[in-house]
Amino acid sequence: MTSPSVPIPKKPRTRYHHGDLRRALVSEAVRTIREEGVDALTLRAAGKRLGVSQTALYRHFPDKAALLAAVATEGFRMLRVTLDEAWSHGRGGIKAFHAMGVAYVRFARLNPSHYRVMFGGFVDDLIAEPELHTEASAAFQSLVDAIVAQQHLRVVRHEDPEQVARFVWAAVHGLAMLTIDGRFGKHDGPIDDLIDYAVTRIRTGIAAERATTARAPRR
Amino acid sequence: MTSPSVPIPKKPRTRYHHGDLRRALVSEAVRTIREEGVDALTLRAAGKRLGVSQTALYRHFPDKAALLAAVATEGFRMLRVTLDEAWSHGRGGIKAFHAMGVAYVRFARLNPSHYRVMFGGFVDDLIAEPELHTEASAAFQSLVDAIVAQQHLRVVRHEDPEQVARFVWAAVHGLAMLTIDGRFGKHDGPIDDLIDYAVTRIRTGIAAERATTARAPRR
DNA sequence: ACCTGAACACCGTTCAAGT
DNA sequence: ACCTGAACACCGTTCAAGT
Repeated sequence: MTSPSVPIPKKPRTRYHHGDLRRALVSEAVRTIREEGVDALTLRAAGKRLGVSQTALYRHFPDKAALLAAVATEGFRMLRVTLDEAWSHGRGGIKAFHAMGVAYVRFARLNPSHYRVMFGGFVDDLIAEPELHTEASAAFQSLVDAIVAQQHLRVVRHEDPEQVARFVWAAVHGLAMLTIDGRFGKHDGPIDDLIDYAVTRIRTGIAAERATTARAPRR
Repeated sequence: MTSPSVPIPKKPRTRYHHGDLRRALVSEAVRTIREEGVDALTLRAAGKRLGVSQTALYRHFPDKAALLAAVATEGFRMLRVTLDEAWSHGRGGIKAFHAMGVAYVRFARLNPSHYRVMFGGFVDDLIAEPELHTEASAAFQSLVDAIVAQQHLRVVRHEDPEQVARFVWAAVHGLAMLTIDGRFGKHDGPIDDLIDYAVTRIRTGIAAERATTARAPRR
């Protein structure tokens, strides 16, 4: 993301305070959102913490929303990597798909700051952030690919894989959001049980009609 | 909500400007959020629009978050009514349950301002807002009741109805959020088709194992 | 009981100016 | 090419004071 667009300065020479203020700003934003919430992120505090002026951000981003978009872009790339690892680790079988669903929700739980920025409505102008759109599409494509593979194994319904993926995405996304928003209380039982149960219900919902148990299909 | 807690003044006498500034503030907040977004809601603008001072709100709410909590409370009551209507209109059958799911997402699409305040993370202190918690629980209970009824009809899996409800809620919530956030583009096909498809997949996911077609179950 | 108006401590953003 | 510092136009909230 940064390597093709931001040329490395030949000699940093420690001018002012930073060699890569852009990256430092994104890191600082993530740290602040994680520790103090997204409302606590102010350009003034971020600048002061990095030993830089309150307006230094404007040399690297058009505005504050662009900084949040960079956080979201990073989040989608992390999410894609997480999903791909879960999928390949299980060698693409049914258990791998289940692990992929669980991994999605776990990602949101481990990185609620990223996830909230990714889906919290802070970035409304997706057209103005092509990198964000690209990374988000790539993460979605990982899900579509997994579904196509499952269809070839005859364990998932033979319907438009993108439509199937939209349903699965909506279901795990809702689960992730409600979880990190604290909508499930302790009296609702262990959250891990709920996540495992929900992913199982999702798989049942998209399972091929006569392939509940692994069996050689006719034809 | 207001009738038991706010006694009607015996004679309004048009003191200052309003007889029910509290209700007017909630209405104005909903209007602003709907027309200009939640960020555009400022106490100063709301006061000016109602012909009242910028600090008049503090006679009726502890702070701005409490005003948003009131909007969310109203939203959950509207949602519950919507779900109950969809359920009773179909006389509690399988089609009624499907209609309930579709009605949930339609509510979010028709009232995105309410829905975003209900789930957008603006109200984090749920304990401090007992009315909000009560209304949210009531809406969830409508879903649980419908699932219990479906279990009695032997068309839904005989598992903890609250756990089943949490899954269904997560799925329709995710679908609603992604829809009102504009995550589904035009090239993804008609949004109504996606919603109908997703609700169908949810029903398949929670369907009783051997009751895909209506048939008298063996004892 | 309900509302005002000034004041306080913040914001994001702009812009002329510095190195 | 990158950063500063003052300034502008806003915020939510507090509080003494008004009716």
